[in-house]
Amino acid sequence: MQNKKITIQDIANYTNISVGTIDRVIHKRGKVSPDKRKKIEEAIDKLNFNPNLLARTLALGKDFFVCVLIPTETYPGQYWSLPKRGIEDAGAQFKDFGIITKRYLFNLFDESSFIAQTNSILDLNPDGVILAPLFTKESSLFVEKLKERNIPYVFIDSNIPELDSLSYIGPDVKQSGFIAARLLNSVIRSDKKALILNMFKGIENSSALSQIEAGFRNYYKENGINGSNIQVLTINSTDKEIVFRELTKFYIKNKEITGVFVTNSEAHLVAEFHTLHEINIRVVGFDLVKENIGGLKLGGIDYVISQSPVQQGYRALQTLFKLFLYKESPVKIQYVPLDIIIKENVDFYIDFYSQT
Amino acid sequence: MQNKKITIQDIANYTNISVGTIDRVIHKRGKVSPDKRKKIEEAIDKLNFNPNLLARTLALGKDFFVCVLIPTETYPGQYWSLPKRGIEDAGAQFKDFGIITKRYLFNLFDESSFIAQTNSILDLNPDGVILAPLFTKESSLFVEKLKERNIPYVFIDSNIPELDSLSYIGPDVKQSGFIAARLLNSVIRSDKKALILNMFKGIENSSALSQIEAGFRNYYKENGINGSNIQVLTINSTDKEIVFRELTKFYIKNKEITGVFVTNSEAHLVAEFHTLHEINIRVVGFDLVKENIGGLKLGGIDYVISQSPVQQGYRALQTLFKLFLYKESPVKIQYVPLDIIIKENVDFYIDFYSQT
DNA sequence: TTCATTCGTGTGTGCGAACACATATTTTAT
DNA sequence: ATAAAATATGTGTTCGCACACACGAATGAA
Repeated sequence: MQNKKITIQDIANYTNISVGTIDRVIHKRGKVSPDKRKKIEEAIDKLNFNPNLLARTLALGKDFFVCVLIPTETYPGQYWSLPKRGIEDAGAQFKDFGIITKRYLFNLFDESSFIAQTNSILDLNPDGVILAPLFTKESSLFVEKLKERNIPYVFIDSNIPELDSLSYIGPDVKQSGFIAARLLNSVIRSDKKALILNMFKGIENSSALSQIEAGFRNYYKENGINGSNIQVLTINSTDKEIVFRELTKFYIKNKEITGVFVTNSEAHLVAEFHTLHEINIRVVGFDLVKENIGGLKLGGIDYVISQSPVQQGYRALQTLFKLFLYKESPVKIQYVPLDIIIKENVDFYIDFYSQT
Repeated sequence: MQNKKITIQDIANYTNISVGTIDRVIHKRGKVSPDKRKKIEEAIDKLNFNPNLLARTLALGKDFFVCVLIPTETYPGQYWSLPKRGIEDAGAQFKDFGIITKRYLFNLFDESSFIAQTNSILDLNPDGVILAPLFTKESSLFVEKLKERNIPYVFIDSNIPELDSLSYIGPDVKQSGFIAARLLNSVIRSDKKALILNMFKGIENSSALSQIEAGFRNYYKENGINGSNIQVLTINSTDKEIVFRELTKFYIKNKEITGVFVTNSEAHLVAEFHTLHEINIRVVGFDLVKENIGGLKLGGIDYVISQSPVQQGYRALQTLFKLFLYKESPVKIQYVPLDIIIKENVDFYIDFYSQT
């Protein structure tokens, strides 16, 4: 493995060219004669020189401000505490390198809070932004201004391809629907009825939902299962009482449902409903939130699909870090693993990522 | 947010004492008069001074040698390339901090190669060791010497609790068997016969195998399934021809098998056998090696359980890094996630961890 | 009292890279 | 041909810290 560390001085000695000139080719700063440039580039390549990040950071003395725009967690153990943790982990690791992060939280059900925060961010004029572009129109406006100022931004959790972020780090939502269908069909007979249950209040970006549903249906198509076995119910709330009422209503009319796919992180609500009424319907849901962990353990939820939330946050900040300090451009799309969580492996996911 | 970073010089200005003396109290080096010491300590406290880790590392110029003792990749397939990658990733990230890693590869089927490498490592007298303690007795001897010299060592992949490593980073093997049973029973009827298939040549640590089997049986017990549905076959080779022959022999005598759990990373062999002979038997196996990925995609393997191999390597080196530079002691056991891999999510695992 | 220790303290150099500035070399204009 | 402009390259300082070294003052032994 790599033993000696090569420094600029080593390159200078090797090529008989001063460190200043070498610095110029590294940073593409100033003019350098073609032959020297070539010689230097070859030497860098041959000796496998990589600038010492510590020295670079120290000499630069520059701070990089990164603003993080994500939803508030209405209560702890909520979904968004996980990407947040990933960002914090990365932040701790990179803080000596001058990376300073600042969180801007918005209300998931209130675009105006989102807009307000984007304005605060623009006031600070940071070096980079991490955001969950959950409001399409507002995100578009925001991003436009970032672009004007040449501020790089990465999307997490959900993507808007047209907005051309530096990178998207999050799930392949369509595939997540596909997997949900596969998992659900492994616990119900595929000639039985399945329910896709959407719950939301306010105006979340519904394109994700339709993508998920498309993926789900796709599984049926590809496996020659009758798509009319799929029913869809949309409840305009996540309030327990309302959800229970709507579910009751629905189940009375549709007694033949044997499995439910809950398209948000509230699968535990459905599980609770089933348990309460001693209904034997299988459940597949999303996200490793506290209540779903409970649901898995109690058996009311069969599968949870988790989209590597902690890594999303970590990777997002890491992506900016690499851009700032190495000028390394990331790939445009970084799909995260879609973890299949069951009662038997859930603890490992919790524990492993909570030890920093 | 923290505004200004306080430096030693700031303390010097504030107290009207030279940086040399301040350095002395920070490092408890040399003599300092009580009144100055007090003044300095107060200033450090008041201004909340924290030494800049980058500058410190740079100035110290100290290297930390870490030896990595893992099997060569010749067999089983590519598995060990994954932990290796994790270590390399971490190595790249920490190299500027003076972490220097060196690999020592041993032959999985030859203890003497293991012993030889442990001797080389002892010759180098490193600051830390990462090892896969696959040979119990030899590892014990090695570790004893490390202990004498106060060299910290972390285990990956497989644990020997008695040997009291700094930390173990790897799977909960028993639980992995349990999960395998659950997954297999989700694709076969649990009143049907299942086969646990062990394959190995040479002297791998068989305690892992028996743990896995115990976990598998445990699932049956806990779920009230008749344990006599489980059969066990052990083949003393991973050679395709021999495996095929033994499988043929076994299947002829045991026609009622509907599912196989392969306890090493050679599930693809079994899948291939089934395909070749057009046998409809479901397969669950371990490890995301190339051939198993193929097996998943072709459908011959239903589930693969992957034990976060890349993270194992990464976390192992990270653990030593934190010990060296922050004097931070890790938790004794760091179980990694047991990922459930299916055809539909396999690509995400491959891609996400190959982009460094 | 004198010289040698010991103690207490300040100064200077180096770690590797970035950047400003100074200097050398070539090109262009007159 | 020569000055001016443009280009190419080298030098020196800085970042924050660790550590070696220098040097004066206090202490002790003779």
